[in-house]
Amino acid sequence: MTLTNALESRLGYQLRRASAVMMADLSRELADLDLRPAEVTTLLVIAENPDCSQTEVGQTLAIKRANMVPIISRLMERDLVERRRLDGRSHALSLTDAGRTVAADAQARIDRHEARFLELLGTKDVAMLFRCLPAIRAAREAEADI
Amino acid sequence: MTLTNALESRLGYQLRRASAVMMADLSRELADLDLRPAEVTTLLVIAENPDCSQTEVGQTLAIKRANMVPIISRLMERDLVERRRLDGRSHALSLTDAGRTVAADAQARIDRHEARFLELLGTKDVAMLFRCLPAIRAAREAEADI
DNA sequence: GCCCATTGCTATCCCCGATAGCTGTCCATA
DNA sequence: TATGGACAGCTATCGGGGATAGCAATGGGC
Repeated sequence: MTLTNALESRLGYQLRRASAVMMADLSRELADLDLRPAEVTTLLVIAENPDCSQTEVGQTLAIKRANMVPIISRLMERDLVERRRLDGRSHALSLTDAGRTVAADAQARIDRHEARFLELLGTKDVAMLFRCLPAIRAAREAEADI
Repeated sequence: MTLTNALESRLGYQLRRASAVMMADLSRELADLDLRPAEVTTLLVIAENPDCSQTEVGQTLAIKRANMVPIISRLMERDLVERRRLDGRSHALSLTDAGRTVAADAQARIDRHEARFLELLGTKDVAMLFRCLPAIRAAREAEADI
């Protein structure tokens, strides 16, 4: 690591590296739930929004419709999520009792995970991050559809 | 997008989403170079550090030795990078003339890409990001080896 | 009633990263 | 000086996440 690296002064690079570190930590924290991060976030969104549809979850989490399919399938196989036909096209998603239990567990794990990182930062910095990061995200609203 | 999403108040989630947006933008900007982001960053690190080794680049960019191999191979196939045997184990990497040209082009593209996002943020916010993001990254130094 | 948008889905691709384990080389030291 | 361990590069393979193209069935507006 004796090399110079001008990328260190690039926002995109820093975001990517920092995000990768947190993702790796999250994965470790979630490891023995046997759920991927994307499955957990899906579970939590459904927990918050009973009777939502698959595409709504996808829009919320920026996951394409096509990529939602295996996520929901796996959550249903595991009996964490169930769905009820709404009309010929859409389903209303909700958690099973087991799903609620796992969701609560996952929440606790995410809390611990987040706490580990938040304690490194001042409250002012944290506030700034929660202002800046969504601003960065919003930059793309004008172009992409997701 | 009418759903509530408690993940919005999670640092890891915000980092991931913001990073994804910037990566997508970068990919578009680099598209007609026909180089993946990982290849471009490798190219730039070699440009800055002539005669560095493959594992050094990997350590700098947090890319495992095994995953550096196809990156370097492709850069050499494209005649952007050349290497000279140092001893029986290691090579000294450097850019070809073509590599220098492409690296300069890539730099310009990254500059434009970065500028698009930096202009959304105040200089104070940017300074804070360049303080906080490395701090988040450093949180893992005690555990992982990379 | 018809056309178009929407929902869920299949199939397939790409990028990035991780792991395990191999070969050949070097270097320290016993 | 012989040897064991560290190191560089490499192979093979897996996993996670995301993208695209296109299909079938359905719903709703005109």
